[in-house]
Amino acid sequence: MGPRAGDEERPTLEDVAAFAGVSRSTASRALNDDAYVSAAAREKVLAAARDLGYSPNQAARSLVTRRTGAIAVVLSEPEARLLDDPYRTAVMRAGYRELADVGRQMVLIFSDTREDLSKTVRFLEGGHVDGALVFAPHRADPLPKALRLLRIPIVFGGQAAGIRRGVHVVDFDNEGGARLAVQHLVAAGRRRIATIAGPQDQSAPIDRLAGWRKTLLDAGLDPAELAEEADFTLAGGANAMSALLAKHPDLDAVFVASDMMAVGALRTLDAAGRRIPDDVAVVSFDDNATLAPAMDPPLTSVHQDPREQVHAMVEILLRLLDDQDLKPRQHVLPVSLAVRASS
Amino acid sequence: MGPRAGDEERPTLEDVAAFAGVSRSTASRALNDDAYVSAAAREKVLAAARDLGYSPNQAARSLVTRRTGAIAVVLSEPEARLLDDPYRTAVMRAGYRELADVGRQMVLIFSDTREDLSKTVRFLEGGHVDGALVFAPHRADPLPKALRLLRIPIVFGGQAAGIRRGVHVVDFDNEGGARLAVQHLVAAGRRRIATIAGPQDQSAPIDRLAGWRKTLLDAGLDPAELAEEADFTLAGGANAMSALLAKHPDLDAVFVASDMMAVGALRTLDAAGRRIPDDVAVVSFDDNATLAPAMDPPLTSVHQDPREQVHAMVEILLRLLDDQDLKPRQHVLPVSLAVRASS
DNA sequence: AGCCGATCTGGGAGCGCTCCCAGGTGTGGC
DNA sequence: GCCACACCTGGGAGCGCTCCCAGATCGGCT
Repeated sequence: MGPRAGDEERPTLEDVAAFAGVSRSTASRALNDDAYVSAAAREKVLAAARDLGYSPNQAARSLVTRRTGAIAVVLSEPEARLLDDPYRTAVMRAGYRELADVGRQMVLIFSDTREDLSKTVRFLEGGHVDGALVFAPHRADPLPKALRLLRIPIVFGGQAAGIRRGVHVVDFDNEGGARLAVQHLVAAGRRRIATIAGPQDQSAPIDRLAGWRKTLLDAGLDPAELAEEADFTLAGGANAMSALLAKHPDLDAVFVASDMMAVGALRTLDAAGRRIPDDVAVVSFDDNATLAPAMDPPLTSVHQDPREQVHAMVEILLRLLDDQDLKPRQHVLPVSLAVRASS
Repeated sequence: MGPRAGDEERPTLEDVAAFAGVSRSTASRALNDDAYVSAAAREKVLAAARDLGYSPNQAARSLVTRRTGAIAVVLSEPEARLLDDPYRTAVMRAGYRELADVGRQMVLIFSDTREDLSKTVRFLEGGHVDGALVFAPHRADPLPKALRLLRIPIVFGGQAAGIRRGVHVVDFDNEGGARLAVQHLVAAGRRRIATIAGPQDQSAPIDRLAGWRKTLLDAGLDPAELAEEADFTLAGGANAMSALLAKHPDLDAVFVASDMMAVGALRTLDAAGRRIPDDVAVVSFDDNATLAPAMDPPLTSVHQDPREQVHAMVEILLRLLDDQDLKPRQHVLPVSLAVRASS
């Protein structure tokens, strides 16, 4: 009683077992690499599965195992900001690769608005995924605290807003990166080193600003008044650069807290007739693969590898998955400086 | 893989029903907005669900409904290429939004290598998703033909390699876009209009090249020798521009088949001392929100909205989901020209 | 009154899988 | 010869949900 041609029914485990002449249990064991299956039975089952084009029903499987094999990657950021932030894009791609490499499926979640918050929480509660990697950079974001109460394992990328301890965090050394950038400028003989800082409602930009300030002081230079805050956008960077030039026409270098803002700064400097790097050296942060080398001149930038960050996060999450009691800690990843023509 | 240790029991539908003092069936009906539930019962059930923090087990639900609520977005392209292609990024984000708006979850699939092909097919077969949106631009890509045999509904974004009819396709008017670009240049008085074409193993770049050629002929201009092929990358665009300048130092405009290649062309033109747009006008294709306005000068570009494309694809897929016999056809979306300072 | 259809309810079956347990077979040790 | 102990197998139970069906209730008609 072979399946009729054009039969729409997908074969089930029972079909495979019958075809192979064994029981459902044995077929299951063979397909799942369990112990205690004879080589003969295993081979018959695998052949049957191949012949019938069998693929297990995931819903049925995860109904009983209570595991889905999927991991959520949550990006909590206004949509408009996301559109302007190539770093997040890189995180998404890295997440996909890293999870695929360990046989997991990535499920992407954008959580912008307040109403998304409850949707996100419900989704993560709903048993769709086994765990989550969460990026929620904004200090006022209520998401991290809400997620903390959930039963599923979570690893944060960057500081978790409003939470000091008790969570797993993988962050970059933002302050150290800023230090690298400024030291590079100092070593090149620059003395009037300004900065365009990122939004001070996020810890990464805060740390970068702090690194800039401390390094200047260590070098015996005066940071006073040489900082301008912007919003990580191109236009914001351009405006901040105008403001800096107006206040300090004699500046000879600028450390910009993101590649995108650096593009805006470049535009302003060019319009003001400043040559780069001759008159003003520019160093930025992110080292985005698409943007930084594409500029004119190519940007010197603090390199942080999203793949590396996500890799570490996945590793921790997997350990968490079979050992709930893993002691939470903060991991800080090192950054480096990619030197190009802008400095 | 049993339940994790220390896992608190999640409430089931049965719990909610008991708490509300009704049967499991009635609770199910109330939560699913079925007809034939009294207002009183419905309210008791909803209150109980809220109080207990109930969220339905998706695995159990889709085991019986044979629907997962998830839609795959498949991007078939080498990883390295993806990294350089901001348009794909925009597609991903648009896919998420459009699917979320209709209550579906996006599951992202990258299908680069040959081994990914069978993994992708197996995944789509595995009942993880209800349907798929597929982007497979390369003519030699075996994926579309393989997917065609599957039982799940599929809509292609752009031409499906090697398939002429019988599939659902949403494409942009690539030839018309090229026509817009070249007409714009002709109207501005340009007479030596070159082009940097994209890879001629994909139909979109082929159509763009054809549009350029036809429009020149229509305007009584000679396209001969004024075309150079490149690979959609920045470096490729820069090299192609060098080649064009070498062969035709007198060219006064160039139509570039992507924003990224246009960035490279800009770089080359600048190095060669050509002023833009005074000496050479530049028009590109894609109008990427991150890239095109960020250039110096900002790029005039043929605008194609990924969101619009994905929106149309989702609409078709949803109709396909409850009407398998929807007649396949090719939808062509119009494009427009975003005029900026480079032309 | 009586009846019929519309409205509402609860229980049973079953989706396809994994796990547990009872039982069967073979091998070696006393 | 018998027991102990591996190895291997099949059937039953049940995960949490939706759907079907039978039955109960309540009008509004004739």
